[in-house]
Amino acid sequence: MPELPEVETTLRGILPHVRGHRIDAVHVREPRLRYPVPPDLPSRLGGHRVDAIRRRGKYLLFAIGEGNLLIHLGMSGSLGLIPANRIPGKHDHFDLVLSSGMALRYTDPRRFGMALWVEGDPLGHRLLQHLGPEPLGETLAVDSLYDVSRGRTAPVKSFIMDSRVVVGVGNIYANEALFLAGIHPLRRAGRISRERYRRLTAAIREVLLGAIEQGGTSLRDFVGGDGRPGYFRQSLQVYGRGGESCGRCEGTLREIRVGQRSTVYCPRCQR
DNA sequence: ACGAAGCCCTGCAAGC
DNA sequence: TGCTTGCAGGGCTTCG
Repeated sequence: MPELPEVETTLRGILPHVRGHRIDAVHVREPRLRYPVPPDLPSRLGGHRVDAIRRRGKYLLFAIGEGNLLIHLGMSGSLGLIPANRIPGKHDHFDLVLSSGMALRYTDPRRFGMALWVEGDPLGHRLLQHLGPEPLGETLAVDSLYDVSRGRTAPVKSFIMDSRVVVGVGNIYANEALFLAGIHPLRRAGRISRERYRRLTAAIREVLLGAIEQGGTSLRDFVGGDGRPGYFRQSLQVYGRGGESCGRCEGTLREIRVGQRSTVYCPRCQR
């Protein structure tokens, strides 16, 4: 389940091997992703150079000629750099064959991901134009979450997972950030103080940055490997640990469903 | 405008 | 052992 740290790690891993390289061919073996891979993708990309790659939320934006290739990894997608002649597996849905002899290979068993071609400004695309601020860097203002949350009755966990509020906070890190900030996942978003939101904002940054740092240690996996960084379970405080003891108090972690998502928290530490 | 539910898909675990 | 069933999950989409 790629969350923002995995997407960022993917970006950093592939960047030096893809940016500036020419795409010699595009092989699409399975176009049935979340949206169909455009049939004309090979002709659009072939012969062009990848000028830049950046990230917006969990989308990767490949600037190529007059447009952008938009890739989202969904929940089981990954990108790997492999020798271009490697035999594709069952879930290896498309390759960008580079002039270097390597290929950028997209793998996605559940096919929840997507690869789209967007002419012109990609940030204006329907899927990107309503995205909220990035949680890292300066674009998430200190009081942004507090300001936007006023009047909201949804659980705070659902609130911070809403990509219009802030991008890149998936289920795992929503759980972790709420634990770190000591906030109960079911608390109504509009009933949390400014001070506690500042703490939550810092917690979101902390868990995401920490995961990105750990991801950096597995960058070697991107070249010739399967391109999948680990999930760092050992560093997770609550996610996947329902029934285990809290690492901070004598309590037991509880698992519930919030907005159809598995949610783990400490009833004693989180209020 | 907001909140909740539905849907896409397949690997995996659990149950028989 | 092999089959069936249920679940997980990002996030767009639809419904209320």
